[in-house]
Amino acid sequence: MKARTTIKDVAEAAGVGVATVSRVLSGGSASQPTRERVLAAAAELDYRPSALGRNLRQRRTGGIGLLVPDITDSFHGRVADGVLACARAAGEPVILGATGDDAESEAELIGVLLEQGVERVIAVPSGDPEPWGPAIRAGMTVVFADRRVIGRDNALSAVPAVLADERAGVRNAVEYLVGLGHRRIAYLGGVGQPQRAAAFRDTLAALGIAIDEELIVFGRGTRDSAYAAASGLFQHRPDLTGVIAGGNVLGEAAVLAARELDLRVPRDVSLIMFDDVPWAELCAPPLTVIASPAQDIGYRAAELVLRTAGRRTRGVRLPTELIIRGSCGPRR
Amino acid sequence: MKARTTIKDVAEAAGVGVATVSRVLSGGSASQPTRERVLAAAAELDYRPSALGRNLRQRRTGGIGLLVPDITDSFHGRVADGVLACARAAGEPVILGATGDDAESEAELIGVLLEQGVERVIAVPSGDPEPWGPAIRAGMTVVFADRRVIGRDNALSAVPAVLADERAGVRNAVEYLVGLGHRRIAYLGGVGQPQRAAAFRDTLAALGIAIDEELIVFGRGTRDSAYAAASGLFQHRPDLTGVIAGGNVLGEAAVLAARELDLRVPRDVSLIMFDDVPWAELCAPPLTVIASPAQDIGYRAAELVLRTAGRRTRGVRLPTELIIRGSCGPRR
DNA sequence: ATGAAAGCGCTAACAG
DNA sequence: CTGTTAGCGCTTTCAT
Repeated sequence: MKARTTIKDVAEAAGVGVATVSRVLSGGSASQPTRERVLAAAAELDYRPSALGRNLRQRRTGGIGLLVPDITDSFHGRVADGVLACARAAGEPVILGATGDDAESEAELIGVLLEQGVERVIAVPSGDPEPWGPAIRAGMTVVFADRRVIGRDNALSAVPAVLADERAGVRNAVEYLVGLGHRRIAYLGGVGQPQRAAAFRDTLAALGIAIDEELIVFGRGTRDSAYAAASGLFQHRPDLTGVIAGGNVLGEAAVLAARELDLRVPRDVSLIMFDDVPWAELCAPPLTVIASPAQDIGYRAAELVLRTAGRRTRGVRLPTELIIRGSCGPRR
Repeated sequence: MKARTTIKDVAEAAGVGVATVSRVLSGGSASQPTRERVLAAAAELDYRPSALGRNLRQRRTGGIGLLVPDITDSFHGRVADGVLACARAAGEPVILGATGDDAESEAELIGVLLEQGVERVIAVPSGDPEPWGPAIRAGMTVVFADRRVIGRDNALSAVPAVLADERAGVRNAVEYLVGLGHRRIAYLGGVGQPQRAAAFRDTLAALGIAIDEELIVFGRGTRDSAYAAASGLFQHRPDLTGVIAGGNVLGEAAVLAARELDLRVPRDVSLIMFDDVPWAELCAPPLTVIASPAQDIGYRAAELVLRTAGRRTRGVRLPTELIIRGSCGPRR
């Protein structure tokens, strides 16, 4: 790195003290002529105040940490995009980390953020409460996005979360399927979202349909694991007629596995997937989906983490929408 | 932010001077008993050295800046993933920014990085040389990924780049299409990748096929713009029989536009798309693609930007692969 | 082997 | 209105 232009250089060039430069640049009081000289000198030297110096002095680092399970997943990409949009408007840098839905990585990444002095974090958490202890204890302002962490520690319950109304999403999907005559409906979920599975069970119960635990299976986040889960499901239970996939990677796996086993969608099996990714429309048949406002979730989470300076806030719940396309049909 | 445990606290607790703590923690020399006391105190207090203090003192900020056009695009998501993987192994935080392929945003984001004292940047550049002047001048180590910036400034030409061999990719695709009998082949590109269009022209020329400029169109990165370009192309030139889309968003647009206009793939039009996204296989028909190693590109770029401490390096060129699936057929 | 002290670039008191 | 000064947390001479 080339020798940086410092505030001292500007002060000298403008023939004033450093404090004056600092004041002028942060909108403090200064006489018109001084202000002009300082501004001119700063422009001349192409001066940029060092965030390092400022942050150290103010004992607070700007910057937002963003932890997602997998930035490759288009849902998380959209969440990230929302966060970036909001952070950018606020001029805050965003430090990104991918946890792989693994508590240990998550803890490690939180450690990195702590070292960097980052005091605001947005996370799509892995679900394990463990990693968040240190963060809370250090006084970080954290906001969860899309998922929540449940733990006995009630500091965790106080963490605000921006969530999609997945219960309603699941309910709508199940009711839709049931309306089409389906009874043997499977849920293919990710380990990170137990609440969706819970909502699935509840809806079934409310509808008076027996819950068949064998029809509720989980993948571990990776494409391979999702495929294995989907394939296993179809093979063990050829009697199922409907599937709800709890995320786009799982949906993808379901489509692939069904195709591999020569199951026709929607003739042999009806499929609904969480998350309206662009390709849902390109799929054959186009996939009926439960759309979550991924980008909004990110944006709102960023708003929350920026506005909430210390004091506690309530979370936000955003609506989902069942977008009916061509992947569901009447039970045969 | 809660009052941080500082090196001073540790020093006091261990009954030594701060310098000693610093030494012990960075592996300097110290007597065995002292070392133990310090380590114990640090662990006891859950001490984490502040990157802020360290960086300020050492006048160098760790951390890697990562600028991509659109983190929502799965290609860039994979590039980012590669960067994260490498950065994480090095313990470096990654600051992410989305430029929207816009030179002005790019410049602004570079400014933010500069303020943060980030001295290493990986970018999938918008293509405009303008924003990079300040970065180079400030002595940033920059590495381009997937794209290069061409400008009269030869400082820019010295910036190493990790690229896919898109020329070979385009050539293989065109030759494949020509082998199937196609002659009126269109190229649907993104503004950020003029080199792909150039490669397209060159290949046509080498094959003795006249270049029809009307068949070479560009989208501006957004889905809407890509769709408009694709739709316009199909409508103005119903005589074309093959299309090469220069990226996954463009490919998506092509599929959608073709469907909208009742063009069958591959009966009416053969389609090849850059970038082997997961959904290419789910599409009907499955898409033939030119696969670029997105994740590798990111990883290698990160390696480069970390290893290259100041001195110049050569770039890297990674192979592409034509993956033949079902979206191309013989000319009718 | 270890401690004291000098800053890195900046802002916030405090004087003038 | 403006300059001087004291640190923020850390590493790094320089003595001891």
